[in-house]
Amino acid sequence: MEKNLIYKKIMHELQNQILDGEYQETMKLPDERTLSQTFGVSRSSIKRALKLLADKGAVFQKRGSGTFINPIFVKNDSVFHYKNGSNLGISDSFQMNGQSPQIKLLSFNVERCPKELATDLFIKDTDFVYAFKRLRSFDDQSFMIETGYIPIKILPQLEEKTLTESLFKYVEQVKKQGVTKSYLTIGVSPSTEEDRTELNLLSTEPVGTLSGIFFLDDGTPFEYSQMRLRYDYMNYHTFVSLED
Amino acid sequence: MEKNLIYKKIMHELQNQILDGEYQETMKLPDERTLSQTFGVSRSSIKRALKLLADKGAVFQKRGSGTFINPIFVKNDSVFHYKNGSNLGISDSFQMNGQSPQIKLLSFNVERCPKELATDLFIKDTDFVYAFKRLRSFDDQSFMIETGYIPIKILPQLEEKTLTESLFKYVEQVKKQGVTKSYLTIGVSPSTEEDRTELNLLSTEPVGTLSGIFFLDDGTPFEYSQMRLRYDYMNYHTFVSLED
DNA sequence: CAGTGGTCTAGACCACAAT
DNA sequence: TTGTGGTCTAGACCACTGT
Repeated sequence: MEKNLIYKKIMHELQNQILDGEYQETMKLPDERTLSQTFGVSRSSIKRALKLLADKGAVFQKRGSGTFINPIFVKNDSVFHYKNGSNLGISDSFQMNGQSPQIKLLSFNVERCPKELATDLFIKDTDFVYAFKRLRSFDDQSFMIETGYIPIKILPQLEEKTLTESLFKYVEQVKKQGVTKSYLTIGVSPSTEEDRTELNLLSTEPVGTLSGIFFLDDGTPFEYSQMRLRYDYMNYHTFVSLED
Repeated sequence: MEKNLIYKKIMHELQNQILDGEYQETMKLPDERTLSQTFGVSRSSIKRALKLLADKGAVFQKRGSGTFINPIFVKNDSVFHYKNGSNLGISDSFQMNGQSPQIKLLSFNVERCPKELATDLFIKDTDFVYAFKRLRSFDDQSFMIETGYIPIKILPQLEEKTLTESLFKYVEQVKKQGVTKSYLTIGVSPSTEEDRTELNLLSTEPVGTLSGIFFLDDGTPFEYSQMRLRYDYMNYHTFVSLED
């Protein structure tokens, strides 16, 4: 499934070179025109590859002086060390060591869409949605309660047992589109009684909340989801680059 | 200080048209070649403008069929509604209504750099840093404790009173560079005794934590900062787009 | 001044969607 | 087949840095 895009291939190649310490002398990449010759591609493609690296905080580009490697991206004793090909997104928050957690289905119903979600899911509040609650655990430790809503017309064939597996993989198979985009809101909350029961928490122990809308690649809102995580499992890493 | 970049100007123009409901009939922008003619610029510049809009979740681009407006970006009854020109970054987390909160300096010292921060700040642990603690409040309600570390060699002239004002603005003046990039980690924690005292919290009420490194535009690590926020003030909005 | 990254252009060609 | 966005190229020119 590897795409054959020049700029992505070059991005990965440069990234590997960087992580391998190829440029640790100068902590600087060759200039764009030289890279263009070395790789035998246009300067535009090089710029595109470098932009990807800059967007994930691997390098800083400075006009008039060059493209510099971010030491933090390379050092592996940094809290912010690069992991799993991407330090952006929510997967880090609840996928440990690349292994998938177990899923227990707590409830599963079809009901009218809650009013406050209708506009965000781009349906009417008279339309129906699957409403479900799932519990994720890892090595007998429950760490997340997820409450989800999916318009039935998006997945008319959804069965109960699918919800005990990876929903996103199922969607990708059925809809032949990925789920790569989402609006997310991250917050904090004291634990409710349900939290304490399901996640085995004390009353002084809180949860992190992660709620948002997930989109199919074509922009269709696919799911509204609210996740409550044990505070000690909540860790969201991101590289932020403000524009304007 | 408005830059005169074509692609940014067009991005803003299209964004305003979208928010003004100019395309609400079709929820679709004109195709790129048409936009190119309309604005009298190359198609590449249009693509660049559209990419910016796609990156902030305003539109979805779909090969073979067009560029579609994300209804959630326009509807103002959505939780995820666009605000203040950017819904990315930490400013939303602690700047209410565009007003700056008050700042009280709790402590201010010069000391050796804590060992675990030295590599991330790209200095030696024998180097000195300013170490300070600040309390932010808004209308007599304290909502954030910030613990910060800044290498003295970055800001040799830093004075105590500067820390009761906006640090970033001061830095931009002195260094003539912005602070637009950062690695951030978002987490959750039960409140400590200090949290409860300073932020006026009960023992069952938690804090959100926001810690990370802030960089100058040239990539120099400028500050390590740890922020603890009242849970009810913690709200981080972001649009995530996974690559690869 | 030479070297570097940033912007912008004009155009070829490709991949996918709709009809 | 037509129309759409995606990729890639070659090159001009600009803005900034460092010598």
